[in-house]
Amino acid sequence: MPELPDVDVYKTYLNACGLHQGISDIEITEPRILVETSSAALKRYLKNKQFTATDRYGKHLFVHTDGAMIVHMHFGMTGFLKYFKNKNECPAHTRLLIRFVNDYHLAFSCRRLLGQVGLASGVEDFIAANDLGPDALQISFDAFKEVMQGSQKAIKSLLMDQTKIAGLGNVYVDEILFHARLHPKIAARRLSEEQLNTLYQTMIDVLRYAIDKKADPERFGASYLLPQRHKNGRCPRCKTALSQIKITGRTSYLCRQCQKG
DNA sequence: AAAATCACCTGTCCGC
DNA sequence: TGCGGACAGGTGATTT
Repeated sequence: MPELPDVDVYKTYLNACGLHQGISDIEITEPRILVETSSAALKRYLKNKQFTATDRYGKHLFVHTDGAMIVHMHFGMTGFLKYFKNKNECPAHTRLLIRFVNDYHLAFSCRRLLGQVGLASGVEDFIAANDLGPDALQISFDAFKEVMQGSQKAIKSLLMDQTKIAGLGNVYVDEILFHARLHPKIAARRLSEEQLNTLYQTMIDVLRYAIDKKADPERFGASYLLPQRHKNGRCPRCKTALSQIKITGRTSYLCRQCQKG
């Protein structure tokens, strides 16, 4: 799940439950999720510290502490956070478990081991080191336009390129292109000024809507594509059976009536 | 320069 | 019913 809206929901969740309380213990059950740190170093650093604030940038979550470093989290395709008291509530595939002084726990669960947790010196440093483009909810129209006009790539591939715009993934790009009525394979550079305007505004509207709905497809209205992302799915607008095509190896859902090439 | 392919992982679902 | 393969809302490296 974890694209920009999902990670934003995790951020709100962590803000509500995990800040300003002492960390008493850290259990790392799967060290393969660690990046730029080790089990021993992460434990040593976090023990007796507190989380103080969070930042989201693209699909990345940064958790500030009352020390010099920040914790970086990336959720891969299956990662999420859960805060709970009793160990029997601990989610499956918990890879890292933080215990607070109030005896509650925060689990980082990630079924496929594609998520990452690490220590970083600062958000800006991390963004630079990983060559992330502007956040999809922060980018200006002018910068967006420049990105789109500077590439021959198919718009879907370009919108998913985290070094150009950070935060969009397979599902939300499909959603955005559906509402903008654009075929995912159109070369980015061929979009008109009007199409760029529509695409930009649609991107922001869809992301905000998704965050408002807690990134939960079951809360999405009937005009959204996401709940139709399955075999037999139909276009919310014209009811045509949705098409599935592969773009950059990812399954893309679109309506061939509404999204013309 | 852009697209395709593979690799990293594991759980689920689909089709013989 | 059972089993193998395809596939899954991500990303990076390598090849075409």
